[in-house]
Amino acid sequence: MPWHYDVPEATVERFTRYLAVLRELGRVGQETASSEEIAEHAGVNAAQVRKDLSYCGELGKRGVGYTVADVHRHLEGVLGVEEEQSVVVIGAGNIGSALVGYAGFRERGFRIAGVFDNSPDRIGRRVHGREILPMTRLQSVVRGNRAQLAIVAVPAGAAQGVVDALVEAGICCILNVAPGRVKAPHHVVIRHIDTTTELEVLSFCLKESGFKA
Amino acid sequence: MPWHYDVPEATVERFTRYLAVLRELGRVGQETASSEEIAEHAGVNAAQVRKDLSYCGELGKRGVGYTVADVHRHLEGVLGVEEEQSVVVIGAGNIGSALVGYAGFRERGFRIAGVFDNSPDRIGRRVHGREILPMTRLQSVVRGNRAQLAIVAVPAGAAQGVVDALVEAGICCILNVAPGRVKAPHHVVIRHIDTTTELEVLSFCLKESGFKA
DNA sequence: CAGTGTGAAGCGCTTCACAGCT
DNA sequence: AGCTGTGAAGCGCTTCACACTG
Repeated sequence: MPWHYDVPEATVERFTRYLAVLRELGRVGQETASSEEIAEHAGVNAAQVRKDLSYCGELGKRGVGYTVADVHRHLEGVLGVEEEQSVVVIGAGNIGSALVGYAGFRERGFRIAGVFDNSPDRIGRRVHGREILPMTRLQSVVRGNRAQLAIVAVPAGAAQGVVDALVEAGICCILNVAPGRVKAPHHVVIRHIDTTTELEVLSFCLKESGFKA
Repeated sequence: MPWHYDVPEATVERFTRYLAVLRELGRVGQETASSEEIAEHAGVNAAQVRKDLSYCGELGKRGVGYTVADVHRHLEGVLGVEEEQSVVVIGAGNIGSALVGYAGFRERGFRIAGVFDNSPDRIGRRVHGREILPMTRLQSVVRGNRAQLAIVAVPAGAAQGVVDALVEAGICCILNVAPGRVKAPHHVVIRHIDTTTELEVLSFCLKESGFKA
C-alpha cells in the first residue's frame, strides 16, 4: 500500500463517503466519474475531492476522470476494509443489541466476533442469534478472531472499566457509544457517538436560524 | 436570552460537553470551577473554555472562576434545553426501538412524543411501552406536541421519503441515523450519525499509527 | 494574586486558479 | 478541449500571552 504522509482526519471521514458513492456508482454500472460528479453525490466541493484523492497517489486520468472500480478498490485498501474486520461489541442492552442486529456492518466489511455483557441476567441469552458472553471470555475471543476494533455500548458509569478491559485485551481502536468521555493510553484511538449530544446541537440550531451545519 | 454573534459549530459541540461537566460538578456540590478545571474534565484547552464561554457574555469572576450553577443554567438556555423538548422518532426497527428505550434522553431534557413506522407489521405494536403509530399520524402528533426535532432511524432507501415527510410536517431539525446523505431545503438542519462510518475511520487508524483523533 | 477575557499569532483545512496531461 | 493535480491564497478554529479585574 503506497502510503505517503499524514492525512487530515477530515479527509479520512470523506473517504468513507466517497467509498459509499463509488460503491453505488459501481452498482449501477458506471465506469468512470469526474471529481465534479463524485463531489455532487458526496455533497462537497470538487477541488476537495481531487485533493483528497491525491493523497492516494495519482488515481485519475486527466481529461477523463476517475475509474470507479479503481478508486473504489483503492479506498477500501486505504480504510483497511478490503477484507472483513472482526469487531467485538460490549454491552447487550438496547443499543448494543440493536447494533448486533444491524445488517449494515456485514455489508460494509465488519463482522461481529462476539457480544459481551457482565450482567448474569444477560449472559447466555441470545441476541439476533448470538450468545451473550461473559467479560471473562473477552481476551480469548479477541485473540481467536484477531479482532482489532470494539464497540462499547454500556451505561456511562461502566464505560471506563470496559475500556480498560479492552485495552488490556489488546484492542486499540474503540467506538464509544456510551455518553461521556473515557481515558485511555495514548496509542489507543477512541471515537464517540452520543445521540443526546447531537440532539442538543440541533436544539441550539432551532434558536439560531443563522446557523449552518 | 442575550445572544450576540455567530458561534462556531465546534463551540456548540463543546457547549454540550461543558454542560455535562457542569451538571456533574453541580451534582457533587461544587460551587465554582476554573476554566482549567472545566477544561480538564472536558478534555480541551483552558483558553478554549474561556473563549467558548465568553460567547455567552462575561460569566466568570476574575480571580475566582465560574459559578457552576450559573454557567450550567446559562448553557442550558443557549442550547435550548431549559425546558423539555419533544422529539419524534421515525422507524421502529432495531435502532429506532433502542433509541425509544434509551433513558438518557429524558435525563437530558428530551421527551419522545411519538414513534412512527410505515410497516403494517409494526403499527399498533408497542416498544418500551409506546404504541407505534402510522406515518399518517405524524403531522398531528408533531403539532399537538409542538415537536421541533426528529430522529430518523429507517433503512437507507427510505430515509429521503421520511425526511420529506418530516419537512412537510414542519420539522426543521433532523438527526439522521440512517446511512447515506439526504437532501432537504436550506432552512432544514440535518445531522448524521453513521456507526459504520465511524468503524471505517477507526479501521484506517489501525494502519496509520501516526494518526491522532 | 489568581484567574478571566481577548487581540493576535499560529495552524490546518478548504477553496481557488491554473499548469500540465491525455 | 477536458479534467486532474497542486501551489498558493483564503478562512476559521485553536492556542498563546498578557492586560485587566475582583
